[in-house]
Amino acid sequence: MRIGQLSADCDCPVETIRYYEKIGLLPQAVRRANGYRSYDEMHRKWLQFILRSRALGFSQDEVRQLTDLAHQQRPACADVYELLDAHINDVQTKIRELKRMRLALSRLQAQCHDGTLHDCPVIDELMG
Amino acid sequence: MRIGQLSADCDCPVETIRYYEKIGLLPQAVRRANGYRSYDEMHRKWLQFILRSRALGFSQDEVRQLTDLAHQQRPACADVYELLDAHINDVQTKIRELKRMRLALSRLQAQCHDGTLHDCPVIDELMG
DNA sequence: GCTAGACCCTGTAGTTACTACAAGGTCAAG
DNA sequence: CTTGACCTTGTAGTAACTACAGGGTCTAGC
Ligand SMILES: [Zn+2]
Ligand SMILES: [Zn+2]
Ligand SMILES: [Zn+2]
Ligand SMILES: [Zn+2]
Repeated sequence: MRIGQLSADCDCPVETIRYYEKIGLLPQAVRRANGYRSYDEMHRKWLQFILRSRALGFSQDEVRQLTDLAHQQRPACADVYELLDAHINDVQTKIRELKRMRLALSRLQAQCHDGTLHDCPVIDELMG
Repeated sequence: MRIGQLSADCDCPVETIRYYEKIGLLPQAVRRANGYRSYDEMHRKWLQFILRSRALGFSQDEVRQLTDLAHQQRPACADVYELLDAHINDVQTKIRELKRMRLALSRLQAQCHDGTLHDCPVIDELMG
């Protein structure tokens, strides 16, 4: 299949597919006589692997480690577990940070009293 | 004061200060005869305003809107409130997304059973 | 007087993970 | 034979900085 078909199948922009190939995440496509990229089921699987990993928030570097593991005939469970653990930690850290922000923002917003005040204290608060 | 002093005072890298000036977030520094930037209390206040806003997760564009409001002699409370509201929504959306990931990741990791399996099912799961 | 070191300047390139062209080649249908 | 959909490459843009390279300035010590 050509790149447009793969793009439609995986709901992934054509440019992104080319980009993944360029940075070496996706294996090189076979080229037809006219220069068009040609894909098979194997490529589709890899692309979906990448897309699923990205949807779970794995960074490109982490996805590369995952694909490296997946390329082995018998990926070590401990390695995968560790990778997951580290990334769950990444996600947890981000959640904590965002919750901290949300709390601070809510407190700030409460000073506004529904935006009905004539002199907003939030700006003063931010100026310190 | 010179840029190094401001940097130390606000715990903000020198490059970031120059960057904020370049993109017009921070008002231009006065230049001395030798070309060095010179700052006063007013600059320090603005920089802290920016840094506090960034720490609350406001984007550069949102910070620009905040500074625009702060520049007015009587910022409208409703405008500030609205800006806060929109950003709290941004943060909330990110939190939800990350929680979704965390749940999916935990489920995936549970299939590993402490990484003691000989054949890791996670890779298969990601391949689809 | 001279030099070492700390500080400052500009401008450019790198980061992450794409996205959006511009300028051109290929192919099937009408 | 031309229109339009598809494909190619390469470059530049996004957010929000960060890291130099290559230079100028100033102060302290010898
Ligand atoms: Zn496993
Ligand atoms: Zn991660
Ligand atoms: Zn208010
Ligand atoms: Zn926001």
